[in-house]
Amino acid sequence: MTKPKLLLLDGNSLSYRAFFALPLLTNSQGIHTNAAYGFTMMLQNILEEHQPEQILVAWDKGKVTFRHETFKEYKGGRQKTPNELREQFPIIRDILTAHGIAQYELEAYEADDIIGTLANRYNDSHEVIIISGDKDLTQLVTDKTTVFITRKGITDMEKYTPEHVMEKYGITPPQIIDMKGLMGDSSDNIPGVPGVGEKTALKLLKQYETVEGVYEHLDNITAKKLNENLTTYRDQAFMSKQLATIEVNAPIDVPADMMNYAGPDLEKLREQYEMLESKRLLDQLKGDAPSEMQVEISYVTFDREEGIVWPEKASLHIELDGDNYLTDPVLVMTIAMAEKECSEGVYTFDERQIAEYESLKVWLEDETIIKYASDTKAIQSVLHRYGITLRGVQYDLLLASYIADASNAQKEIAQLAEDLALPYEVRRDEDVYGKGAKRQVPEFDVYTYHAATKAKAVWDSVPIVEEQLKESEQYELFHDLELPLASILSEMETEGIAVDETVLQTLGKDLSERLAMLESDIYTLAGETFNINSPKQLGVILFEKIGLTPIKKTKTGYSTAADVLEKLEHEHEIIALILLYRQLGKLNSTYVEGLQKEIHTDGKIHTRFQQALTTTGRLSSINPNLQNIPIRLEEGRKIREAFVPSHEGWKLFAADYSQIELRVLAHISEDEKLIDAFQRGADIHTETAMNVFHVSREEVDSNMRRAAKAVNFGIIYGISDYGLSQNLNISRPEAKKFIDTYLHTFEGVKRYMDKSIEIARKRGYAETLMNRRRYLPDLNSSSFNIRSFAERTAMNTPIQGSAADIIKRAMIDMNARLKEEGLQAKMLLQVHDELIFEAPEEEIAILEKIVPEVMEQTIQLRVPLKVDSASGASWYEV
DNA sequence: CGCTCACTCT
DNA sequence: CATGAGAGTGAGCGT
Repeated sequence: MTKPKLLLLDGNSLSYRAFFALPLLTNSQGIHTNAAYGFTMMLQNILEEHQPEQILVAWDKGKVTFRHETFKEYKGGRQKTPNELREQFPIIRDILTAHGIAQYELEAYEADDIIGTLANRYNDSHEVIIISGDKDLTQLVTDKTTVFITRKGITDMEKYTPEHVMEKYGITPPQIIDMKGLMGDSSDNIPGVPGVGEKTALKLLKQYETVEGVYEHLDNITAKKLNENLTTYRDQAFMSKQLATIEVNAPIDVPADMMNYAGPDLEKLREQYEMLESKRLLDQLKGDAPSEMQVEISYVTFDREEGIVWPEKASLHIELDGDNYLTDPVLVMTIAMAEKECSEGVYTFDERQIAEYESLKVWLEDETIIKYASDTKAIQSVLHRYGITLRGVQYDLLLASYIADASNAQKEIAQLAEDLALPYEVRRDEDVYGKGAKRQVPEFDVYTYHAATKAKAVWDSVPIVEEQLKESEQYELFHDLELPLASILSEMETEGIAVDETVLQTLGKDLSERLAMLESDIYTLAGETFNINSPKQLGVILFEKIGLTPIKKTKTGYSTAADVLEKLEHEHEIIALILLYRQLGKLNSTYVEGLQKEIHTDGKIHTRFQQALTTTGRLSSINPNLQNIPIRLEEGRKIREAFVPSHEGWKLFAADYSQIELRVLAHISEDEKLIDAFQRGADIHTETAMNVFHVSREEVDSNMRRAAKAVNFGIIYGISDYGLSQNLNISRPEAKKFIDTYLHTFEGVKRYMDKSIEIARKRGYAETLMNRRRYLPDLNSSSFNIRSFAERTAMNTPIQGSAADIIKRAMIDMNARLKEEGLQAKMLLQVHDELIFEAPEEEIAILEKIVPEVMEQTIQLRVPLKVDSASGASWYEV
């Protein structure tokens, strides 16, 4: 006759596993439910699999246990149980009760001891099965007692029999205690013997069997340091062994029949499941099929490099503690691959392993190994820190999604995975880490699982997204433009640009003095002190106290925007001072002070280019933004003196496209007059002035040229007569006349305006020269404002976006050319129509030739592209 | 902490 | 009817 089965569960440990295996779910009352839900799922699996006659769940009781008498630091330094978990313990207990499952706890004992004692007591009469998340329990394994330890997630468990323990560690289950005695256990704060890890402990135990045996043969241990440590920490070793020993004779009063598994009370269970608001559990209760497939991702960690089988194709992800990949620390790297390469699907490597595993470096640097990732620029930059050059990248989820639809800008993998309907959840970073002040890194298993799901999602997305891009004829844009550009941008960001901090400090001193003087002058004129930087307070002073005419309102009060104040300049002398104060204040706070904060220890500023953000395909620059360094006004332009070459004898070199957007407009509109003007090499603003004002070249004065320039810009952006009138400070009919005359003269442009809107409405998107798309559903909006905005976008996006395409291609060509020519010159920055380099002085002459050549020849339009260049000792001079 | 406003650039 | 495309940062302020 077979013996009855007794199941012993470690309540605390399994609750922990459930809690950390699942995202932090809450029900509609705001009560956290993830641990309760996960525990329930575990329980169902366990009951299903083992069909026990008897079952008991043991709980820890009391912060202080009998072990603390031996060692008062036992379990010291442990993180407090999170409140989100603590509040779920009563729920879990109620669910167990509803299941008809016995529970037991005993003052000053841990769940381990209860389990150990009962296992010991019923070892002969029952088939004992222990389930926990704590490997310590494996010491209880016998021929008749089997221990299951959770591995990953909530269903995957490792079965420990005496054979398995021997196979895995080469020792018997009771020797697990001796192993702990020697190596200690950091999670329980058991010290062990310093310098002895798992390997040494196992070696010693295979030879001398027990801790006692080791010390009896201390003289035979020749390794000097090891012998020394064993001798010094003899007492600590024996104490550690004692601490690690599970009590198997605890004073436990559990009658055998109390543990009989009676089966659940369905009504009570339903109440509990309703509280959890789990449709899946409720459906199950009704006997229905589960409502949704849920897949757990599993992963493998390694404790040594030898024997790792490296896949031929894989996706990779690096999880960081923070959002700046140039500076923030690495948490873990995950690599997902085909199931035929590894049944678990995902490898994980911690920071040390990335730095040390030579085979990993070789694999990452092997161009023939195909890699997929999301935000490869970030990954390449991070790996660069470890001296690793990432090669073989063929896919980037972030970039691909952005190309497919620019409204996917900077989306997290979590969101992209959801959009692609992948059959498992990728959590949002905010849910894993919290945000703002509450942000904190969870435990290893949590972020590693999180990172594993990301790598898996990238892997699973490849066929779907690649197909999508090919379908929309954007694969080339993605694979041949954006992907190689990502790598170049990574190099530029990593290189950084050198900054002379003393220039900024001098400017700062000067600005502070001028600001102080302006401040007191403004207070004198206002007759009181107030915060000039507060638009609200300033509004009161200008429009109520002084009584100036409010021209424009914002939703919060009077507008004090510069264009408003400029119109009031003649009304009061305070206006000019305020405008200057705000300009200089901006220089000081954002540029002088802000930039100094961004200087790294290498004396350089390392901006990051956002490649998957703008709706038109332009890049943007953050931390800091180096695409808006002042130039228009002399005071601000001086900031550029701080940007210098990084080596003695080097210079900065800058090359910018002249009128690239108007040239693109000429190309796509096929306007004859515009094309002709560019082909003749004419000054386009003067040319426009001649046409709009009906005058000869000689008659165009600076005012006319300025107006024509504003019209040209307005045309690109889809300006209205009102807008132009505001801009040029002229009457609305005058502005209207300018625009009408312009469109009459450049009739191809007029045709383009109409056609671009029509085509975009028909297709649903506007498109650039290199097939970049911007979807414009608002073209059909019934709101005039929203529709008008979309119409201007339909006109502007092909212009701005094509210009962005062109300079991106030029960057790729330029990078290749620098390599070909074997130059030391480095590309450092891109500012929309401009590229900034640094180079040894002797290379400047070469750059003057090849940079304009490459930029001009990167694409053939109906008009020539023109590039101007300059070099100098600072950015100010170029 | 998030929004608004102001300033900076192409 | 409201009124020029695309961006980022910092100060003030209300919650």
